[in-house]
Amino acid sequence: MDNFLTNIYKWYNINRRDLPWRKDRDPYKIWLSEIILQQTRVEQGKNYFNRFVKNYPTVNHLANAHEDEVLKLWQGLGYYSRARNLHATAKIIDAQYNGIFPNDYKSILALKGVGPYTAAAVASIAFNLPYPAVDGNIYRVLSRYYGIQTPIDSSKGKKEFQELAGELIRGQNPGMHNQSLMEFGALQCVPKSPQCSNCPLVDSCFAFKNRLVTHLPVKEKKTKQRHRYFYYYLYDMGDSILLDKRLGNDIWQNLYQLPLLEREKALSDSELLKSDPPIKYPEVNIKYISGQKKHILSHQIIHAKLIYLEVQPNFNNPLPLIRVNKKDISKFAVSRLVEQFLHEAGLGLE
DNA sequence: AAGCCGTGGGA
DNA sequence: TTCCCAAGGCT
Repeated sequence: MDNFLTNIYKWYNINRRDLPWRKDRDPYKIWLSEIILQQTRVEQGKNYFNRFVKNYPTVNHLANAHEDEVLKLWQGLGYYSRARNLHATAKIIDAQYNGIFPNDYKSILALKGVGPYTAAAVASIAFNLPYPAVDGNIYRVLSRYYGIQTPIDSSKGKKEFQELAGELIRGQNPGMHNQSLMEFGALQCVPKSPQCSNCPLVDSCFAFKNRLVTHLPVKEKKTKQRHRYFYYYLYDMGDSILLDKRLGNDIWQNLYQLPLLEREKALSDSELLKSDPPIKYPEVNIKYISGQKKHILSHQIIHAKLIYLEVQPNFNNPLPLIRVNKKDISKFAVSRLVEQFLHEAGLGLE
């Protein structure tokens, strides 16, 4: 057997973590964990996984939930399309597969929210099928050990790493193989200041021998961030406030928010007071305007303020806005940004 | 194909 | 503070 894999496997037997999704091989839980862990650190995803399993022990439980409830449970994890696709896929498995998780690669890959990586991970870990899972960890480990400098975010690079990973998994225990490589990348061969001094592969690692560790893997694309200016209006009607569901092709799709005024440029408080609010009320008392809060996403920087308005309680809210009792606010899924504003206003507490 | 989709932690 | 980026997928 290849010396590279021998060492990785040996390392894995000693260093593998005792993670909640490694307690059994239930394909539902393997799939759930893989969706949660997309672009997400294990430490961040753990609690969410445990809460999902507790609330939805089987795919049938998840399928029978309302999307609002699933999004609420997902709140704070980010990339909310994962939650929407997770729920939609649960419904498909429940209805079309009779609640039994599909056990072949092509069917798994066809599920919403499941791409090449996740399909390979589920197929190998849950069903022991020999598909190479190529995630960020494996790009890093392979690029360093074999000295591959093709950008991992290019189509050429993806193909190259996919083929190499396919050769490596041949004849191995698929689930153990994929997990050992990922775990090695996650704990030993980490992105910044990896533990080369006590690495079992240091003698044969191309990057270490050639002082390329900090330069690998190579990425070529840099994401540009655009600035947006959000002005949230808190309409305080005494016992209740107004919420709004975010629809359309934008961030935080299907989450709730306070009625929003968006501008391309920053407004001063005096400009803000002259602007048309999302809803016009006959009598308004401006309690306060918050300071500007900067909310940073991977591709956007949102500059936001909260305008706290006290309005008459006996006033019909214009649809599709919904009037929500203050004690029920925490039942609605909201972005971290809205959650913070609500919190600072003394609302939405559990 | 390239841009979009969140959040939090660490250096 | 600023930057990188983590078990990617969709359009």
